[in-house]
Amino acid sequence: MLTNFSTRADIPEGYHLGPNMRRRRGPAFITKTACTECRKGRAKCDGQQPCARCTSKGGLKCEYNLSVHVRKEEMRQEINELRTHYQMSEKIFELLTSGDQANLIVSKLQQKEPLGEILEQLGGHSPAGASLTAASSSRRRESLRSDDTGVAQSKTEYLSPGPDESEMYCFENGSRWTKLPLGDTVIEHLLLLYFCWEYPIFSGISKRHFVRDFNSGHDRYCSPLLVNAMLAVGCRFSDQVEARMDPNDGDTAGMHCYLEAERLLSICRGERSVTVIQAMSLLSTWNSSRGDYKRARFYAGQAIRLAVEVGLHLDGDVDEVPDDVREVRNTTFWGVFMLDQAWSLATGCLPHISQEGIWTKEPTVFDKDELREWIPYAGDEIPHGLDLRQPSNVRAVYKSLCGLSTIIHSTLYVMYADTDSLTAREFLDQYTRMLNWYSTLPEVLRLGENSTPSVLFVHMYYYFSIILTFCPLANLRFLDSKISALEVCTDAANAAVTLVRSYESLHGLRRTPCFLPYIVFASGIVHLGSLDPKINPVETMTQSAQEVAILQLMSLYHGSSKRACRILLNRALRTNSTDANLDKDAEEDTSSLWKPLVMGLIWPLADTPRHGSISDDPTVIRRLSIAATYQEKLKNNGFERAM
DNA sequence: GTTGCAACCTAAAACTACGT
DNA sequence: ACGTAGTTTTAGGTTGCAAC
Repeated sequence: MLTNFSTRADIPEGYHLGPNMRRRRGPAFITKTACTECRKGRAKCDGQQPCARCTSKGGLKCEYNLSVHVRKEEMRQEINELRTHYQMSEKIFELLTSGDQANLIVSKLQQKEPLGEILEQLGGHSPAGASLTAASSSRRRESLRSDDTGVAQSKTEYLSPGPDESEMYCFENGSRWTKLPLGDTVIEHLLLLYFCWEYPIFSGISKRHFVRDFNSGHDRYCSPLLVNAMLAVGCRFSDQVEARMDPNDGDTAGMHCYLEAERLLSICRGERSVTVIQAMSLLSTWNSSRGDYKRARFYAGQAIRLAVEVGLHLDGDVDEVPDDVREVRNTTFWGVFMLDQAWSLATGCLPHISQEGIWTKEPTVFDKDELREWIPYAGDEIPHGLDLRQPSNVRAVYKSLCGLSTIIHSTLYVMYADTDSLTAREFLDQYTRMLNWYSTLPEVLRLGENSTPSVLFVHMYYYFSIILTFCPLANLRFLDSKISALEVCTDAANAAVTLVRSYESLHGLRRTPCFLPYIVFASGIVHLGSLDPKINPVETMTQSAQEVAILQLMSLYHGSSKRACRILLNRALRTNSTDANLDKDAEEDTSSLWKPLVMGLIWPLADTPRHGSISDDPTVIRRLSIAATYQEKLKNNGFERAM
């Protein structure tokens, strides 16, 4: 091998000799990519453009092909694109063979519409995604490998590949994310509960990003703080003893995880990351389930403030932000935005985002989450008799709640920015927007089409927002409209309770979204306030008994429900007995949280209150004085007193 | 100029040491 | 026993020396 080097001294720099005097090349001599001509002649190429060899050969065409590593990367991308395309094709075939909208699909295929768009227009029917087993998933991969047609597919509108379908339901090595002595199985159980029953509502979490980082151990979209907060919420849905801090006390469900999350939050004070914001919204959710609405409101407020400080509300206009990052930031912002509107609505306060606030566009990405099936998960419990598997439609739910929250946002400004200048016209315009929103709900969210907890929640939350919007005006009439605020409230309360009953018959009341007790409570208050017990004692009791019964059932798992139940009973007793033993704490609860209800129904805007004597209440005095002073103004603004 | 094959590169899989 | 991080091995590829 040393034929060209007669002595060791002849060996040029960069070469070294192996143990048996074989020539070895130093790394400096290897050109990373040789040109096509040098490759053809297996000759040394210096990597220049043109290279010395091509020049010396009289100007050969010196070209460089992509290196194998670049080509590998391209191939990986192509595999992912093919995989996505394959799954979508399968879904289309499934829909075609089921006969469901077959003609429509064929006509769209003939028009050469991309598969992704067709599926989106069809409302994101689920592929067999959720029920995919690891084996079938690997079979899919195998069949992809063996399919060597090499047909380049057009790019879909999906973002970069997330976890596989089966992996979206798999949470591995969870114990690395928490110091609590919970096993991986328990952690997975709690996370599955969270994602099944609470996740689509106000969460602000991009599941696929979270799952990917959770399983791979990366801390970009997952963190111990976020996981512990999520576990705390998951515990509210679990009956396992590990879910409780005190195994004998159901009220302590998730308390250990919550305390751990608060400890981690105190350590990372000042950290401004998406996971901190997401964790705060979960801590708010946990507190709302528990009934500590002051803390719930506090964390919701902290989350939206931090989101604005970090600039999550501005990402829609920043082109250089990668799609993945933008998606997570958008989702997070809208999650905390929705949460803030919910609490502002309940408490009758202005939201934390300014009236003309410019914020990021609603997420428009067609995400595979939409296609996944929703399967009721309850751990070891024997599943409900009905087969409730159906498309999750989480993105449709999310987008619809975003839309409704935007309307609520502007409605809150109309109502509370300057109460003196509230006009009937402005108010009814907002109401019209709400009605339009409801009438243009996507097909897949219509009642009867889909009955997942989150879809039912969309409807219930709509009626809740109607109640909370109209309640403050329950004592007024609109001069130029036949609409009665009290009637609208009562109808909305009836509809909300009917929906809760449907929820109960489909899913039971063991696992309900943490905000549900608040909706039931608002309906109960409306029923109590809208009926005069002296005139309709039986009807009053019957109506309110419905809400009390629902709240009692939920009170085993939601502390908020227990409190709400107490307040309703307290008010029901008051309306039916002059010497009822009143619960002062309950009264305080109502007046501090439920300002809109207090303003309109509980303490009516009349000189003599309808329900008992509470004229010494400072709220009433203030309202009465406002009423007297602004009687004329009311008329100018399009209202009149209803009583 | 052609071409066998050693040298080399990179990614992924398998292995190993170590801490809990 | 288990998970993690670092190391080694393996597989699949390219480069380019040197014999022909």
